[in-house]
Amino acid sequence: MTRTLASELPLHIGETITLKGWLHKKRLLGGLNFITLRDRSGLAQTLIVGDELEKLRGLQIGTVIALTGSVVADERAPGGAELHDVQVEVLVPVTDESPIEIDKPLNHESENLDTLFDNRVIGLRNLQEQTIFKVQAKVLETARKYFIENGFTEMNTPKLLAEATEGGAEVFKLDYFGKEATLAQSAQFYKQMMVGVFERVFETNPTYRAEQSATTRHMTEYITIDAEMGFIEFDDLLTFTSGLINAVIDAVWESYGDQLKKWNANKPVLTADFPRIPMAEVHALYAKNNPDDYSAEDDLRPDEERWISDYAKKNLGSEAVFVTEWPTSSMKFYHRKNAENPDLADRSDLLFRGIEIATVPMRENRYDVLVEQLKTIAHGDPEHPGFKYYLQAFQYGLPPHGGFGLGLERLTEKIIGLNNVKEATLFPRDINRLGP
RNA sequence: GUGCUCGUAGUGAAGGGGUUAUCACGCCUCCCUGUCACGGAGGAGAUCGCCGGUUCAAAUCCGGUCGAGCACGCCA
Repeated sequence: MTRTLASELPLHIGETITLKGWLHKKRLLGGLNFITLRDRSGLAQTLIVGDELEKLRGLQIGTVIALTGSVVADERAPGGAELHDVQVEVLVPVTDESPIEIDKPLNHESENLDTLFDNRVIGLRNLQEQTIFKVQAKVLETARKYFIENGFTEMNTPKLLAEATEGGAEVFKLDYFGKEATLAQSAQFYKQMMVGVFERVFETNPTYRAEQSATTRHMTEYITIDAEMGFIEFDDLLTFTSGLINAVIDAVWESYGDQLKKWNANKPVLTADFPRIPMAEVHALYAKNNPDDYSAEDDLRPDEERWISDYAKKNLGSEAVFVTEWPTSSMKFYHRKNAENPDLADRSDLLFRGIEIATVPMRENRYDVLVEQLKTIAHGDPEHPGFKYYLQAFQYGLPPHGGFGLGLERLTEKIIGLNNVKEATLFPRDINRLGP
């Protein structure tokens, strides 16, 4: 007999069908016994009596079963339909007790995340937990659609590199047949090079950072939605990025609005084009309303990021905000200085619900200027193999371009309202965790 | 990396010098025909992270060690 999915029960009233899935919950009332089956579509309630129930004696949650019976409409059943006169077939018996309970809300207190991650494969069988990664998949699906509709080509760039050249973050080093290789800390150089080929490119791949960061927002491996587009200027780039986030949020709430309610997640309030606040103004606003003043710093403090996000939500009607006009003192060699004010770079950070989810800068596309910045800012050698092929793209024609790297897990975390980026990661990697 | 906090049945917690180490969920047995965090009765399950010290006596106090969490630092 062909298989019917749990969610399809109401479509088969009066028919005899077979469900296949996992034993999710037993509720034994004596003469009346409810067995809940879980499959990829959700849960189905079934009524089992007598010898058929005995087949499940001693078997634990997770047992793989096939249940054949007749579908009966009953408004007392979740979803309005349930399976009666059920015959049980045990496909894979499970006798070991589950290390954590999966039919109740899981404990997401920060002290208990370790248990959650150690038992990830079991815990994710909880439907509410699955929502996190259903949402994440929808974010990727929507972003991909948005890119393709806007003329982007999807690409995949290497994560095994000869050596670190970009500077900044610490990189992982590994043995590569006797030579030293590194893991890519970003797709930065490759996506810029590919602007010269496809004009608009994106990828959604892992990136690696060997930083000793023990925070709620850092991991050693994470996914970036990386995009780069040619023939664009700064304002249009920020508008494009605003459109992407809006499209993602709309799609997620359309598909998973009901499930997100169980997480007490509210749909973010966003403007079509996110507000932009210069960094100096962020520092000034923060200093005016808080005891501390960080105006002398060329970056934002985590507390400033939280505060200005809150400010933008209350005063500017948007839970996403761009912080613009970054001082050149902290710029990368491939960033572009502002044409009118050489002390500022054409760069912004996108803050969403208190955290930086993306860096959105323009790149320096003039070959001569780039080579000069490489020498003075990064102290790099243009003839070095790590820069040579990168510079080649500019030498043979690269238009003005800009793009962004957007942290997929951070975005997912803030959509759902989690408190730690690792909760939005299937199998998180940090300075202490390499498994499962 | 620095600082602070925390490690007690499978899970989550209480207990802070002498207890048979407490509770909830889960698990096992029994009762229960509309449960949906079902309900009721009973039961099993813990060398209190590890090593050492203090003490007549340590889960409890002290030192070390390992592990975890948070904040900060670092961070396209």
